[in-house]
Amino acid sequence: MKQPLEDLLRSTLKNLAGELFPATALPSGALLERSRDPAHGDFASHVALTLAKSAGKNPRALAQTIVAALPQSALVAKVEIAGPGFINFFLSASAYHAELQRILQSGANYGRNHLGEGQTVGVEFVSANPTGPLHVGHGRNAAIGDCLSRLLAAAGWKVQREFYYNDAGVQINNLALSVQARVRGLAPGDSGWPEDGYRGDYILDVARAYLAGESVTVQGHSVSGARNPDDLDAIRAFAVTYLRREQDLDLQAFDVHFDVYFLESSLYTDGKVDETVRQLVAHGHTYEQDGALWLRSTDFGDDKDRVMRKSDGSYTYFVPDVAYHLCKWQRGYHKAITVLGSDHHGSLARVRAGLQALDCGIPAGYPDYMLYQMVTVMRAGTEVKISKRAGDYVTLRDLIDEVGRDATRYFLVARKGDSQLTFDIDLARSRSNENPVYYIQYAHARIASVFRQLAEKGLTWDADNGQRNLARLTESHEQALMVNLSRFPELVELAARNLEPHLIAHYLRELANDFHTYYDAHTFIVEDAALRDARLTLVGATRQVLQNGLRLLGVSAPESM
RNA sequence: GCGCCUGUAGCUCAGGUGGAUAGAGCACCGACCUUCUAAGUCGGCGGUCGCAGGUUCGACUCCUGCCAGGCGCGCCA
Repeated sequence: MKQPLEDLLRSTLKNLAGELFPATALPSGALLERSRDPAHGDFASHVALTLAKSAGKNPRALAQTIVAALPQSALVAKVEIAGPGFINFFLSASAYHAELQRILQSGANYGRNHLGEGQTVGVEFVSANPTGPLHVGHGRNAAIGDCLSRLLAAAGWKVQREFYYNDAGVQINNLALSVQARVRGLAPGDSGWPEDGYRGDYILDVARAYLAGESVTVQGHSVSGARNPDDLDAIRAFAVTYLRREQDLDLQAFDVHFDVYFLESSLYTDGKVDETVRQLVAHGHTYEQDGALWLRSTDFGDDKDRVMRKSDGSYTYFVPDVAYHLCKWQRGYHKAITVLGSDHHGSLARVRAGLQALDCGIPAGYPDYMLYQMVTVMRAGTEVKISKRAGDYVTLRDLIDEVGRDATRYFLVARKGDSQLTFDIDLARSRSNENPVYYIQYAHARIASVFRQLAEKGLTWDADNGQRNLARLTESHEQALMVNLSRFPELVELAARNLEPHLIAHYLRELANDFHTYYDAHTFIVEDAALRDARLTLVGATRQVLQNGLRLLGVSAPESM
């Protein structure tokens, strides 16, 4: 709804450019914004204020000229100039009626756009080390990554969800030693227990399964416990597979699924790490010092040079990271997004620097990152500590079991990534009006109930009749609802463009509020068939948008509660 | 010390790339179920947008400097 109006205004301004103001002064960004105050119409433009100086006219006079040049449009009922030079657009009732029709005709597709133009974007998220169950922080990552993927898909991208397993590093060795210690009957604190070993009880579970010769399968890959306490390689392979399966089950419970599982170890076996190092050396961006090989990453915006190959001959972690991102690029992900906890913020610059140093045409900002801050968990007013090695922490599975998948997803995605998140278990559990998830779902359930009541009364909704009688929707509640429904596509676009899934969560809260207000103020199933069908058309459109929005969050839209 | 992020109502948070009188929810006070689910609605209370400067027609938004908190600054990942 906004776009056609924006186009109208822009083309008008282009016609005026050159005479009134230099064409270069025309802002490339948005010309319109939603008015806050209904008295200011539906959309407002401050373009006259922006252009006043370069036009050498006062803003109100400039606004006059612009308004006079605007062509007639069925969308617009009235245009006013207000305040210092705002141009306020009042949309026609028929514009909103057409939008309701669009919602019902588009159905699940309403709100989609073509920003991505069908190009591929790789969204990497979770990427937890297979060294233990997923905790709440991974949950935030999973909720953001999945919601982002849904948003980008809605914005016309071809999305590949990808999980990167760090299955080749020091932590994995630590895991293997911890399991081996448990296999030998040691407990944390005993002499012989590995330093910095993983202390959680789940390590004992892995050890027992290994000794019992259990067979575990994940993503088509099977390993059986070899029972031999001395075979560290066998223990490592078993432990990794076992814990990958555990994580996989957690993610399934969260309704998060991936298209690609990428193993760090494959970068070594396929020679991609060596190849990456060769290229970096060949392009002259490396040097040897103190027995180590360094990348001159300061040439590419990093704040210090980084060791690539340690003096013991092994690579530092960021080398496979660079190889991995090169691989993403080569696989055709010309846009890539990594969802990452901001505690890893420091690694961005060196990965990007490494990619630039390859001189292979990867653009400077590659890849994009969506960073999020830490999660703390509160229960009964006190903080629950999250420490994997101490073994005392809230797993994602615990949360899902305790508060439900819908509430968990909503709470983890409803906050801006920039700010720290406190997950209040008691609030998320509560089935009360404090809980926004239920508030939104309740709106949907109420609508479903309305249509059930309709059937029970032996009536049906004549959508065509409703469409013909939308002029009957004159109540302020109906106006407000129509306005907010029409905002949905703008929100999807904005959230996808800025990688801000929380906008959808907040929008749905507002939309649900508009509906509940309307529901309490007016009866939908009335005698007058024309009015009844018109109201049901509005309510049906609301149901559709609630469904579409909840789907973007991966939260269910129940028929009854 | 340096880098990134945060600071908005008592609490939890929004605030579409500088716009008109700063918004929700919870909490608190007071109303509303013979009516499509009260998991709801309506009203009231509540603010020097961390502080101080600057940029301009105009700043919660941009710049600088402080204050407070979080994260990061390894030949760890």
